[in-house]
Amino acid sequence: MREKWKNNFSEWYNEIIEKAEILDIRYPVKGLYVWFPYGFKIRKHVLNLIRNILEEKNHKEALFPLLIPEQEFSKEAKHIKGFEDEVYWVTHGGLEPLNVKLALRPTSETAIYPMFAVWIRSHSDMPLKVYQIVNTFRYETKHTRPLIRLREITTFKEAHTAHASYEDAERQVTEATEMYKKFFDALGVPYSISRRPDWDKFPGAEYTTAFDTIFPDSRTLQIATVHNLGQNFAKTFNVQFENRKGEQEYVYQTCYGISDRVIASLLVIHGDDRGLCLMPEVAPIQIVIVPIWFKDSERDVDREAEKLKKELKDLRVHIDDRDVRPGSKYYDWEIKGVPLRIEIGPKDIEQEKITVVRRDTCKKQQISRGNAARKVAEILSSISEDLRKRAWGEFNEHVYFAESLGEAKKIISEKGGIVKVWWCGEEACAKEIENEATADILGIVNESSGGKCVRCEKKARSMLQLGKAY
RNA sequence: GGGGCUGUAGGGUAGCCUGGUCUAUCCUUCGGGCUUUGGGAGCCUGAGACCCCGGUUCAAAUCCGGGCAGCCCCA
Repeated sequence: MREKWKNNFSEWYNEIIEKAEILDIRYPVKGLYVWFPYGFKIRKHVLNLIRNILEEKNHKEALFPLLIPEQEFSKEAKHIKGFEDEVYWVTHGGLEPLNVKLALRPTSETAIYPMFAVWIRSHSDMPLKVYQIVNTFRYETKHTRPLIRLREITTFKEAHTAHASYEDAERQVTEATEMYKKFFDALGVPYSISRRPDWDKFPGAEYTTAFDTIFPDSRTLQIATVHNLGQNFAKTFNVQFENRKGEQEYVYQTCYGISDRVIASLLVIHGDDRGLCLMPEVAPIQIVIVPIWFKDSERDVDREAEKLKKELKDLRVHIDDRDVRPGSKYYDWEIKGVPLRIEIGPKDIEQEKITVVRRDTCKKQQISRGNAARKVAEILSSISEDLRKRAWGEFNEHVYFAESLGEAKKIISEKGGIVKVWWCGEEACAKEIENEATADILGIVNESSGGKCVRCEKKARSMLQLGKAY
């Protein structure tokens, strides 16, 4: 059931992205893809989910321009340094060279914060919490991949906040982390949270926290980041406020974002050899009804299907009335991951039942027609729950602890996943560990009961999480 | 960053090495028709392709150069 999904993941992924009509990968520019309507619907439901979570915590949606003038973009030295290799520049208007080059945002700090400087006057303007859902551009030179490594990120959900104190910004980081947990939990996507090492944090940030998940090929994928920006950007963009004492002070900022990768992860995590298995929460079609026609009973079957659809009006139901054989429809909807299929044929009608097939287990059962609506809703929620449970189970099986560097290396090469090792806190040791284990450092987690650094054997202060990252 | 490989209908391919009956193969897909429908039915009929630019040649899908796009391996 999950042989190809696991053992031939790359092939599975490319095939499913296209066959399930998520993205059309034939667009003739490297790293840019087209959203099919079906995939776009999934995207829409995911966006609704994150919108609701953000709005619940008083974030206001706004929209900032795609183009950023070079002066603004270049103000923050570390920031520009972090992105200089991967920025697209608009250099001409028609045939005229532009006086000021315009960057296609690789991220929006430098578009947003000059406006924050205008908007914020006093402590009563804060906390200021805005977000936007936009496309961003990065000139990726190597291996682009649909939804995973893109030149145009089409769905960057970025939030930016400003606060009157460092403590308040810290609280915001916690709130952001909690919101993202809730979001990924709703999607049944498991994650591990850790702090990025200092030398590898978001350019311009005080520190960065990252969410990582594990793919079927045992590689890890970073799916969200939360940054505490301190006053770094505030100083650069002169974002000041009058504090309670009547003095001018720089604001304290945070920002956090989730890219298209969340879609990739939710498609991948729950998939199997037959295709997708969508969480009912985000499935464009939650239930597909396949009428089973025989010569004399077509009318009855169609009438019954329509009637059932009306009863299920709170759910997203589709009747597949195409003139092809039922088996062929089953395959189609399994690839597309519709969580529940209902078959209605003459036998069902005769017995006052319907036949239902769960996508996650592919088990077929008959339920009574009478309380179908209630029963179907129950099955859908148990699908959500089971998918979530299975995903976390698999995730936890791929998180390891290694006593030594050698062991870490062995696990990374043989099993993949996430490997935790004790670490003294020295950058030199971390780099060496990364090299030796042939893995990437995903982040640092604090653990109280200290062991010894796997490299220098000094007392460890925390643990490194290692993995082969996408 | 370094190296290797590939590009033929919507998808997958044969042909390329050895240029010419290529009017380009087969499977799938798609349209029309008949028939059928509880796990990808069948038959008839039709549609659809040599990545782009340049070069060599009497002649290029085939050989050469460049561009674009994709895949794989190593760091």
